[in-house]
Amino acid sequence: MVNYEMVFERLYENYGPQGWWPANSKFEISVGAILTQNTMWRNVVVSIKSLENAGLMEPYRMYIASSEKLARLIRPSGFPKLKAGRLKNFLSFFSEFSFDFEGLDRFDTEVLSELLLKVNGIGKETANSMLLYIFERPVFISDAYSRRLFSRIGIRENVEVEHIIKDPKMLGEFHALLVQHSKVYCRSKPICQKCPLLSVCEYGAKYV
DNA sequence: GCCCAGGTGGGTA
DNA sequence: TACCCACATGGG
Repeated sequence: MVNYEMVFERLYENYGPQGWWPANSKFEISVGAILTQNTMWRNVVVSIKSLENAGLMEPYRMYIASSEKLARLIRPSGFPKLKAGRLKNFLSFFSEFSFDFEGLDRFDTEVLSELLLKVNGIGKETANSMLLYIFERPVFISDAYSRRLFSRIGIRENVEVEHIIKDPKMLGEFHALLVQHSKVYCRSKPICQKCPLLSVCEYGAKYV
């Protein structure tokens, strides 16, 4: 029977530690989490550099910057007007906590999650990314990749991943590994003999 | 030219 | 609840 731990181990052995989330600060993680919505990370990096160069990778500076200016700077990562608005929404929320992540850290995970989800433009995946990579809370980031992969390799048990893998460090690696693996294998490709998950497939999945 | 990317929110049935 | 769609740019 395939389980989450087996998948984690196989991926970790194959790809090694991923070192997510790549960022120079907690604030940069939150910005990246919003910018990467439905967007390739490569393009997000360009936007982040632009913000950095413009001196806006700092909460208050970004808070007082115009939406037009933000949109121009983040253009490479797509949906510029939309995401400029979302960044502003987040900053407006963040300002209520004096732009202080420590202040937010006193809330328990459930409450913090609800607070984040109230921000327009922060949905479940973005909120979970922040909870896991900024606040180091034990949450699993479910996304299109993980859902597809788990269903393909036959994990159907209705148990939350974080009930099995409880260490935020490992949950962070797990999500990163799933994304990494998907970049390599999760396309409509014919079966690949080198797929590290081949041996844990429960049934004859053609690819994972 | 076509499809997809580390989603989200709003609308309709 | 379950789909549909807009949002936009860049790369394969």
